[in-house]
Amino acid sequence: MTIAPESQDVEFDDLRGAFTRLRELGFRLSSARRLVLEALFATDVPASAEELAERLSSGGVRADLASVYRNLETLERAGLVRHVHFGHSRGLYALAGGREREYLHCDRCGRVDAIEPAQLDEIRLAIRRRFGYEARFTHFPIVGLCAGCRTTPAGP
Amino acid sequence: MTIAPESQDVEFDDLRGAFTRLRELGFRLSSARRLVLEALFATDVPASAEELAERLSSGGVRADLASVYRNLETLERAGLVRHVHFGHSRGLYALAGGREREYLHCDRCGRVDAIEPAQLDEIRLAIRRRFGYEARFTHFPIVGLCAGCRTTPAGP
DNA sequence: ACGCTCTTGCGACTCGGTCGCAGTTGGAGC
DNA sequence: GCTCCAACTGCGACCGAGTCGCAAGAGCGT
Repeated sequence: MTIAPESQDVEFDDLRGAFTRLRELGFRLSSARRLVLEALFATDVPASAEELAERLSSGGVRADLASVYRNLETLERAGLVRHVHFGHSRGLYALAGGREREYLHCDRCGRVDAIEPAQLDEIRLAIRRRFGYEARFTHFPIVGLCAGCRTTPAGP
Repeated sequence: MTIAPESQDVEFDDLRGAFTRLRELGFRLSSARRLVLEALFATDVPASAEELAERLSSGGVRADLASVYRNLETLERAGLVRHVHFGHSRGLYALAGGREREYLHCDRCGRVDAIEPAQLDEIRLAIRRRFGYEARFTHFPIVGLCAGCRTTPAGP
């Protein structure tokens, strides 16, 4: 439940914002909720619900997986969190808002590249012009072969 | 087990090819396997394993879901079948080879557009040039808002 | 400090898909 | 066309990810 001192200021600010947002929508900032948010602030890498639950309970807090899922859903509805799917694996959760990223995923080696949405604007525009779709790769990434795998003989 | 007479010639030809392919890889053309293939030849719309199993058993054949899955996996390994994921829903299976399509999926209204791979070549090239990835949207589609949903007030 | 109501923990459940195993069957070899 | 064995099937148990119902607990407005 203790917050890493060196990042406390930043976290506090962000949590204040999160708190406000939640309250506006009639949600409460329960301690479990706060801890999930803190765990997400602490990393750039999207994490599974289970990893988050473990992170909480290794911090000495009871963390029920069902509650973590419910909280992630609530936070997602509040626009504070979003989740991504890489291939067939379970959903991975990350902070939304400001830090939003789109993803490229190599389905041979598993590599993931997180990119700034702006870098995809040209491609997004081409897709919109040709097919009418406004594409977003935040929730389901662009899937294919990364540069390394493209030029490699074809593994198992 | 009876094949619709009007399509018998076509199916027969295709199944012969499938048979050959399977035998080359040391697989057998069991009757369940043949029936799964026939069910897939009979439609253009990707179908779930469960739908395929129902289609078989409504044709009077015992069709175990586990076996259908195993057969789909085998046929996929033989390059005769592939599967697609639209959003969070279960996998949908279709014939591969020759008929390959890539997909656009609207995650608001659920709309799916199947397109010829060639139509995406320009976009694929742009992605490769910028990010090094050779993108494929056969297994995981391009996700976003279709033209209709883009210009609509934002539903529930 | 109270009390309304949101939230939690727990266990049971669902859904899509897989596995182990004993029994069946395709098809190569004779 | 019979034999035989690996490939295949049906069945039921199982798995992982996620959801639900309910009784107990905890925010937070007053």
